[in-house]
Amino acid sequence: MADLHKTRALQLLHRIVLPLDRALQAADRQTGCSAAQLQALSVIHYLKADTIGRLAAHERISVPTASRLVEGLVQRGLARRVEGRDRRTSVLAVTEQGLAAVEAACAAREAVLMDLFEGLGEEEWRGLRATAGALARELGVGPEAARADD
Amino acid sequence: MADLHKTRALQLLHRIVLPLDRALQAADRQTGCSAAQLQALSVIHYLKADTIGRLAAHERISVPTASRLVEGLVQRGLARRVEGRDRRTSVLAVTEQGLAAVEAACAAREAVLMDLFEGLGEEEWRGLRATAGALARELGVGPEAARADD
DNA sequence: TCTTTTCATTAGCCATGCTAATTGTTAGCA
DNA sequence: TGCTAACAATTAGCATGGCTAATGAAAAGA
Repeated sequence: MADLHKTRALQLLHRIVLPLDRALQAADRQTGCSAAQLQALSVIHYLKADTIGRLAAHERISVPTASRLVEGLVQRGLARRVEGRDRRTSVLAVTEQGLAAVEAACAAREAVLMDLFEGLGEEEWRGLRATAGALARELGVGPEAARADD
Repeated sequence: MADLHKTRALQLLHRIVLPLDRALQAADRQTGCSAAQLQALSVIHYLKADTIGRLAAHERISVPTASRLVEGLVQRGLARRVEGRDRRTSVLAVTEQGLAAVEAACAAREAVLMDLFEGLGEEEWRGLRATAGALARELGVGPEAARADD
């Protein structure tokens, strides 16, 4: 496919991200679990990215950002630090409450999107699913990436 | 299409937004024009959302947030306030420099995505384009929404 | 043992969401 | 005319989440 066609697709895509993010933020405000926290919990739990460093690497964020993120999760009781052999690091684990928060946050986020995309047609829903799957794969995102990752 | 299929699509989609946003933020840091600013400039210019209130309404953000966003644009010389009849409002306009910034920011953002999605196949690129178009339409996003909007 | 490397935290910057309260202007009506 | 109500925007203040630079503390290696 010509690069021009790809560029056209990306022109559309990059403008979509901000409004989607804003809409999802609204959902997150209801559940009290932000996108970054939700994603961190998922990655810690499903992908066993159980140290600050691994979390930062997988999420492609800086170590200090990951550190602060986890600090927030621990304070909210969504994650806890387990001591390991190396006392420079602490192994992370998601709590029961954390798992419940992930469930709730995902449901709320999906509900917001469902409302937002009422106008999509049958064919477009199928396309969305296929495309979302492809992008998730490229980005290494989601619980199902557990097997394909690392 | 069954709701379950839609839910599956949305499960994938909502997890994609954060990593995409982070990747685009990196591009924005290079150009010095953030996603919110870029979008605001586009909307002011192409959609004639030329007051704080209209900008906030179209972007679905609060009026104070829009106000501060525009303040930043003006300070950077990307937009300016033109006095109108009603002295409670000022009409907004994008400067030459602002238009150039939009161009540069879009190019940088598209380049980042192009790298990110190297692994997509032909068919997936076609799907992405169609899907992105549909979502952009639903979200009322992009210059081409000018005719379909308001 | 002493130095270097590694992992994480702290401090501090900036942007962008929000709500509540304030300011300033216009419009409406007695 | 002049008071009041409605409206548009700003200011103030809170929270989150990116970043870099500097610091601490533990492990590894010479």
